[in-house]
Amino acid sequence: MPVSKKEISPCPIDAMLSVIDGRWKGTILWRLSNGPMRTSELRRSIPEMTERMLIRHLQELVRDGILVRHDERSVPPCVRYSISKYGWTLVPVLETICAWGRVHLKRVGAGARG
Amino acid sequence: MPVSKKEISPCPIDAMLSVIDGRWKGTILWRLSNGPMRTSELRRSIPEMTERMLIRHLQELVRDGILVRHDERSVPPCVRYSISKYGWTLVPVLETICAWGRVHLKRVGAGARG
DNA sequence: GTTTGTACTGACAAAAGTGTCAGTGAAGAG
DNA sequence: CTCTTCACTGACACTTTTGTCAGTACAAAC
Repeated sequence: MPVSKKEISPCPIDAMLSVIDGRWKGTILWRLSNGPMRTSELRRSIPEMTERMLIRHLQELVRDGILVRHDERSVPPCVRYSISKYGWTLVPVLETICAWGRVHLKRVGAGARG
Repeated sequence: MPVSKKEISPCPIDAMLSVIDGRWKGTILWRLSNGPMRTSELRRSIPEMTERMLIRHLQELVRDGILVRHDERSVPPCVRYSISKYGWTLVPVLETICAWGRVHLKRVGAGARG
């Protein structure tokens, strides 16, 4: 029976990964950890990412309670995203992940094994 | 330019996630953290997973230096997998991820938001 | 009055990941 | 002689994720 990882899995690791997994989510969170940003600012700060993907990931992160969307309800629209209180609990985890990733990149670069 | 996440990304978060990302890798690592196991033991311990996926994930984990493959070169074959010295550096990271995941599951279960 | 910028949506195509199925070779059980 | 076990491989279908493209409303700039 094919089971999508995105379904609510009872495995805590899967649950966590389903929140940050997505081609650009790590990067988005990284940018926002320096403070709130507008949609277009975020987009310009990650040029390789398309607007479509940005918005899809933002919506998922909002749905998961990690980000908050502030809409000024003005014309032209002005929307700002920031990390929620709950989202901040995720940041130290990302830092742990990042620290290991840095070591791994060095290792891969050095061509080590074992 | 479509860029696969599996390519060597200079982002440490992506680098780390590319190692543990895969439908069953977390579970496999979890099982092996209790000690080495044979291929068929692993397979039986995770019944929802197919043999094909097990082997594909094992090979990736070996390639990334996380697991070690011990082949008894006997007939019938007997292959054991264990977490490498390097792989053990990953385990505390997985524990951090797991801890957050547990909190998240509770939160999702409770239907909280914000 | 055409263009630019804002924050989106919908339809669709391409790519990546996962699952299904059949088959390998040699030994042991029945 | 057939069936099972072991650890795998290859071909292929299906699902999910990512990317592309066009289009929305409205205002200010030119």
